[in-house]
Amino acid sequence: MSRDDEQRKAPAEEPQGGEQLALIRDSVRKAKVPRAKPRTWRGAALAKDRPVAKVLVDKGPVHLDKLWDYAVPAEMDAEARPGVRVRVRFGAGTGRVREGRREGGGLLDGYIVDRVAESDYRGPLAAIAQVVSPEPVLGPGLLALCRAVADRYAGSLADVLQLAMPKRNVRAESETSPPPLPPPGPPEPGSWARYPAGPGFLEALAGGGTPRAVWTALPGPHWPDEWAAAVAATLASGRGALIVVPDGRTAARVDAALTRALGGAGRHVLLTADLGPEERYRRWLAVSRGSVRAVVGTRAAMFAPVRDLGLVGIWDDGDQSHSDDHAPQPHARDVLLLRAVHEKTGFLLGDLGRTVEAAQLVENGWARPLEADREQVRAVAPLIRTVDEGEVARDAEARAARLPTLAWQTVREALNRGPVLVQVPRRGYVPRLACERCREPARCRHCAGPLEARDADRLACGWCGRAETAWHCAECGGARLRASIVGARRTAEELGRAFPAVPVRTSGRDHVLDTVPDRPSLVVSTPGAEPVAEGGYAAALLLDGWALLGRPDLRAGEDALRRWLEAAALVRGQEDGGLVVVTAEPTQRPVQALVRWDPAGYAARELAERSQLGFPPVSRMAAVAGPGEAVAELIASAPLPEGTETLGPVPLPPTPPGRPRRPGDPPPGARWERALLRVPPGQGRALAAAVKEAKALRLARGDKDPTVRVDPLDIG
DNA sequence: CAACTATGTGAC
DNA sequence: TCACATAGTTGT
Repeated sequence: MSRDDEQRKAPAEEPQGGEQLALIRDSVRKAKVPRAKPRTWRGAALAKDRPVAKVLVDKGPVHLDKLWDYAVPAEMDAEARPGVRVRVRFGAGTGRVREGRREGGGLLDGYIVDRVAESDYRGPLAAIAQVVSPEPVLGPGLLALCRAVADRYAGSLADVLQLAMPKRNVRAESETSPPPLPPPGPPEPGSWARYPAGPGFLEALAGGGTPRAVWTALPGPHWPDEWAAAVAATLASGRGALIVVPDGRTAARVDAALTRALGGAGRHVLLTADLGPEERYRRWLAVSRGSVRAVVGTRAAMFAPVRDLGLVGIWDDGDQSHSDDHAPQPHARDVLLLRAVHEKTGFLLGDLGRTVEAAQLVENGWARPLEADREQVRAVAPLIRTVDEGEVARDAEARAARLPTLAWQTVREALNRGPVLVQVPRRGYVPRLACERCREPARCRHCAGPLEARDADRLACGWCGRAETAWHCAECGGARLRASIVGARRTAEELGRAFPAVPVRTSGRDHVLDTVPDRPSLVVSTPGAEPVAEGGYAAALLLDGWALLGRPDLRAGEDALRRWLEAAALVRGQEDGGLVVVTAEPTQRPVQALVRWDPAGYAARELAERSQLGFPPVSRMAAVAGPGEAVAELIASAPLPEGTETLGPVPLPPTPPGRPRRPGDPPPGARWERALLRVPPGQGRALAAAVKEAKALRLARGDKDPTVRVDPLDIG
């Protein structure tokens, strides 16, 4: 078959008009085209006005992080507006047809970013194959945000778009969104009046200002309503608001508060993953179209294209779920920080505690602390008591329930007044079992991974999964491990026997209870799954504090305090008899911070210490993981900023079986190493840029490894 | 020096 | 990613 024959066949095989492009690719080769105006296909009519579309190709190799010019056929002129989804042919041999089949150069998804009159590209332009839908989903603001996130995290724009853009759904898109409601009036300060700067913050928002605050929320049930008031104030100024919370349960609580505050459901939407793709897209479109101006949602909502944003907010920024599992693993706090700066909005970071990152925002003056007076705190916080973890109860009943005397007495007394919360760390939450005698961590004899308690008395390696039946300490020869954690279920059983007259409920990973009634009951929960008690818990026990504090993680202390505060905040104030008993070493700083209910002080000290030691977030880091050679090459080729330190590389443990692989985890069977790059304060952007450049260079050669993680969380 | 494989580059 | 060009390598 001659080439001419092949070409003649092409249009018949491909119904899409755009395929005529195949005709010119062979006849007009790039090399033969002298410098000239952009040319396109032969004969076919192009859009009269601005016939060149700048297209962002969404999938495919990452170094395609640039815009490509495509011709806009006349018949697509009206629909091919900036922001719409398109399909384009891409790749060498585009559109060439042999034996009736297209060869190479598949159809790729993309977005039109802009329409221009001329192209810089000297060759013939291919035409847009198809406008997928006329809905402009990727506006300039969202695109700029995605770019900023990609840069900040040394990731590709395509990866970020994957996180930011919802999947298209035809039915949702074909519907019209309801017309926007007029802005509400400014809200009353309500419980914000408990914070000296609270009413002023609301007024600033309502008046069109952009206040920035780190808010240490008072314990108790009011914070969802306080979020709602902040949103209402922003709406009152004619602007939009976006609040990101860690999980669907919290989102539902804030959503309910918004419905109360805004007098109905028409002014805001809840955006969470469990809505399902269709409903999610429907709501996302309502936001994108400007029909709704206020959003509360989980992580992915951080990209929601709220029109004329006036406030971004995040609740509980220390929660791990704010950090995305997908490359480049952006953290909601930082994405919202970028939005606050780029879109010139107000910013509110709310938390019962305070992360070191939040403390840094306060310390460098970017945000103001929004806190209640000590007096106010004392009034609403429960009384906190510590009991030594080593204490063995004297009475037999307490011993049977494995409770220290004070804990036992507290439960018995409080059960007369209402529900009692018992927080038990998740089993397997402690990666580090240790020798009872010398505290040396118990390690696997095969791979040196940490041993974990699988059952009451079965041990297994957390890395390779091999069972250990006869452990003894490599240091001192001891054969006993420090008490392992008793899981929530077993604790519930034991407490049920000890208090037979009282119902015992559990809330944990699989069964998370939302609320419990205001009646005497025992509620055993793992951290983060605590149900809300309608009238507040009469008391709480925070058991096995050593387990939370003993994790081999830079954030162990901060995280333990966070989880304790979260549980303790559900307990009635001490004026109403609320009491919390925590079993932990009372000299430890997080424990003292809990007793004094002073998360801000704790975070400030922690920040100072990390600053001194050159730890994040003051110094910034990037983790580079991959095969040893690849790691070394990437680091060598990166134009790293002055003062960069390379820590490691060290061998990376295999991905624990059972856990889904995340970026940065070695593939099964592979031996990977990880190096940490550390830069002095102020060099974070330069570090990300350098690593991104080196990565792009390797990627152009087809090397996928290594993976890069900016601001790694899991540095021991 | 043809036939084959490794390496590199451009894609609109 | 993937086709294609080109440089480099082998074999007779």
